[in-house]
Amino acid sequence: MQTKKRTSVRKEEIVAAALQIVGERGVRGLTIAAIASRAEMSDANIYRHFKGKREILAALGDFVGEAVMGKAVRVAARRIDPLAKLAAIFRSHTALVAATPGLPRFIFSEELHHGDRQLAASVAGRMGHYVETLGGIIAEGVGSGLFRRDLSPRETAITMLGMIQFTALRWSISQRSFSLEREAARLWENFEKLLLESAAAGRAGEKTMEGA
Amino acid sequence: MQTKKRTSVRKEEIVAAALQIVGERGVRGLTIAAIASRAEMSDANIYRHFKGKREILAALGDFVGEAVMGKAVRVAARRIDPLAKLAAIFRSHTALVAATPGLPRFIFSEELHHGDRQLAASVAGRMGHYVETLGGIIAEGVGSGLFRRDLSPRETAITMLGMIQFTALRWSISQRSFSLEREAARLWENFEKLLLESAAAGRAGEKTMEGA
DNA sequence: TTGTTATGTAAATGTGCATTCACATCGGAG
DNA sequence: CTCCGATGTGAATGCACATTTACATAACAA
Repeated sequence: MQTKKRTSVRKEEIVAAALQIVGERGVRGLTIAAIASRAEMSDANIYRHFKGKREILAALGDFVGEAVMGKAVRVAARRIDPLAKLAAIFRSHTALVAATPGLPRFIFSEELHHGDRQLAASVAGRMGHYVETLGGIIAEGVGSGLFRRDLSPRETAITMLGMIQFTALRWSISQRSFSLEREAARLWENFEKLLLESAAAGRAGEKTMEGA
Repeated sequence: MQTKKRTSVRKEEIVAAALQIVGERGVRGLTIAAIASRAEMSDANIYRHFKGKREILAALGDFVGEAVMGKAVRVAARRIDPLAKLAAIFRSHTALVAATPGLPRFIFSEELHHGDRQLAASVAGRMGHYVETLGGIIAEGVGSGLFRRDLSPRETAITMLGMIQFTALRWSISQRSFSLEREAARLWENFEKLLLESAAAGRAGEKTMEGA
């Protein structure tokens, strides 16, 4: 009647199903029954592969943490200029959110941060690591003179991450009523300017948009 | 045995109790029983004053929306320079979050955005209004030449709001493990620089921090 | 083949929670 | 003072959900 699969396979199926459900029905809708139904197995079978719901949440946390951070760290190690690194990270983060709409909600959900101290700490740690990685890239840009000299790397990194997260949350909340890509493009274009010296200032503020 | 009070009074007590609970136990912990206990009344009595939980959530949404937006609009109308306006809004928003730790969680909670279409729309609308208000102030600063000429008002407003929200969420998630005020001060100091022309650029990049 | 283990399920169990019910009693209008 | 509507409560009620139980059966080694 049923096809049996190895538990490693089932775990992946369960995590994938859970991610879809969070995207569609939110973390509130992430019930064992919903996961089981989506992954085409019985509720009880979930417990053959995970000790309980908490363990599923932890697996989700690991998955998305690895997806976001892994990419950022790889980009940071490339031999391209800092602005290109930040742009790449921004783009890939945005793309990940677009592909996994449940992600922003999940990252900040109480289900994740309330029950499990260890899981909460792990996510917080990853977020701190992310900020450090971005901060490092920004410091690099400041040091090389590409970015404004007066930028504070850590605070600028937080500002950039806040811009991403806030937009992701707004998108999620609004039922994806706007184009995440378009909005992200606009935001990045503006943010990039903030990182660099003003073109106008280079010419000592003369002759820039006389009218307006 | 009990002192009876007018329903208008009870409504206020219930909203106040709910806000406290969200701050302490999150939106997940916001149960009718918890509210009733905190407001010192029976569970059933809650229903004398609110039709149901959804109506309580709506009242909370109105309350915090009014608190945040009301202040922002009043500040925007003052006769001070745009930078001072933004700083005042930033400070008051931060102070409100510090006084009402449940606020960031609540604003983005699924409980708020999932069940009730109308409530979700109302909150989204208020958020858009907030962005517009900030954007207006920034446009003012750009127009007067106080801010960088190349700022995009709306995108810069979203960036600023993202910075606030992300920090508020991190603070909430981390069990308030850092000083919100200190972090906010650092972020604002940096953001203010981003809005203005670089001091270094004014002098064409010469002689600024030779050592480093 | 046979036995063992991992994998699978339907049905029960128990809990937490929103909401309702049936029955008081306070406080003001007359 | 005397009602009556507004306010108050303990005890149901019912549902949604995580988890457990008791019982199959596929997969595979020997």
